Amino acid sequence: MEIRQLKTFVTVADVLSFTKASNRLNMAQSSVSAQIKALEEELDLKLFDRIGRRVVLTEAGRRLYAYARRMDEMTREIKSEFSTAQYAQGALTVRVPETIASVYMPSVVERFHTDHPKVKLELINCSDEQLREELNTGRIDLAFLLTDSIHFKEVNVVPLKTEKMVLVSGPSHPLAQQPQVEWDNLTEQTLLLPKTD
Amino acid sequence: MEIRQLKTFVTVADVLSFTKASNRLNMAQSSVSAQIKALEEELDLKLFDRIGRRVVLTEAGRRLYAYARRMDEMTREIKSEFSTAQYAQGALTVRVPETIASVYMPSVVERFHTDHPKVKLELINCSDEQLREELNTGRIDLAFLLTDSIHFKEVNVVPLKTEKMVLVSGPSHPLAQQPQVEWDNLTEQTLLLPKTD
DNA sequence: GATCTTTAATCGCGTCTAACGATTTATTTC
DNA sequence: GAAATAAATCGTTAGACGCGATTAAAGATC
Repeated sequence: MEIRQLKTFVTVADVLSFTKASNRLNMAQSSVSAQIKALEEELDLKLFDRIGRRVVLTEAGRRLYAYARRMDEMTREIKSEFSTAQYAQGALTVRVPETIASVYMPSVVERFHTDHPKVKLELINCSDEQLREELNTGRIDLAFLLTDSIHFKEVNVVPLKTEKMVLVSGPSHPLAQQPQVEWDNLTEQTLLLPKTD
Repeated sequence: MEIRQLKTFVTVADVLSFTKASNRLNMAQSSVSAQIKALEEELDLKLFDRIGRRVVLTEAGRRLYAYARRMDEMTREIKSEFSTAQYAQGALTVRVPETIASVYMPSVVERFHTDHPKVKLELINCSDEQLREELNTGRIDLAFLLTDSIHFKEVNVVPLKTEKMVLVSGPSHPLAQQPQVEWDNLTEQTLLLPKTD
C-alpha cells in the first residue's frame, strides 16, 4: 500500500469514474485501473462495484475512503509544513493564450492552488511578439503557447502536447460540400486564424 | 513521498543507525541511505545530522517523525481492520420469505459476500408465527418480511420499501373480462395469498 | 433493433525506480 | 598508525509503473 495508490483511490472515489480520475491525475486510465487493482488485491476485497459502466463504492471502499482521505491530507500537511523552503509563496506570472486557457487551465490552476495555496497566480494574455522579451526581462515567469516552431535561445522549452488543427466552415460554404479538402482548395479562401497563438 | 520511505525513516529514527535499520527492514544499507536521501531531497531539508558515524535527528526530522509515526500507525490500522483476521466473520442467519428471496436477495447476497467474504449467510424460510420468538431467542439475526402491521416490541423494525399488490387471474376467469375490478367482486372468489407473509 | 459512444479491463512494451553488492570515504577505537 | 565500523556512492539488474492500443460490455442514439 502506497500513498500514490491511496491518492488514486480517493480521486476515483471522488469522481466515481476511472477515466475522469485518470485525467485529473494526469495519467492513463489503465494505470488507474492497475493501481486500484493492486489495492484491492493487497487488501483482498473489492473497493468498487462495477455496475455496468458505473462505479460505486462498496461498503469496504467507503471505510477505506475515510482512512485514505486522512492519509492524503496528512501528506499535504507535511508538504505544506516542510516543502519548498517553508512555504512556496509569492507570485507566478504566466502567459496563456485564451484558447489554451479556457480548455486546460481551470484544472491546472485548481491543482496548483491546492498544492501551493500561498502562491498568487497571475495569468495574462498577450501577443506572441512580446513573449520572448517578457520572459527575458522576468515580467513573466512561464508561458504556454500553441506553436509550430520552437527555438528560443535564452528560454527553456518543453513540448507538452500536440494538437490537431481542424478546418471549420459554415454549412453553406462551397468547401463544406466536398468530401475532402486539399491544400490547394484553401489558397483562394479567407482563413480566420488565432492571432496570438 | 511514499509510505515505504516514511516507514524506513521511522525505523532509522528509532534505532539511530542506518545499518541496524537496514537489518530490521530486511534490506541493504545502501537502500536505506537512498530512501532517506530521496525524502530529504523531496522535502529539501536534512532529516539527520551525520555527526561522525553517529546519526541524530534534526529538528525538522523530529517534526517529521511525528507525522511519519501517525502515517505508519494508520496503515497498520487499515491492514488490521481489513485483514481477514479481524475482518467480519462468523455466520448471519436471516429469515426471508421466498417471494422476497427470489426477487431481491440474489444481488444483496452477492454484494454482501464481496464485502464480507468470511461471513457465512444462512437464509431460511419459516412461518410468520415463529418469527418473533426466533428473533428473541437469537436463532435468527435478521428478518425481511412483507407485512402491513409492524409492531414488535423487542425488535428493531425498519421499513425498507412499499410494494403494490396486484390481482392476477387466468385469462378465462370471469373477472378477467371486466375493465375494472371492485372490492365487492372479490367477496365470492377464492383467493390465493402468500401464507407466510 | 442496429449502430455509435462511452468506459473499464487487459495486454505488451518501454522506461524508470529501487534494491543490491561492492567499493569508497570518514570516523572511532585500539 | 592500523583495524574496525558505519554511511555514502557507484554500477548493475529485476521489478514496478505508466503508457498506448485493444477488447468487451453497457448505454445512448437514431
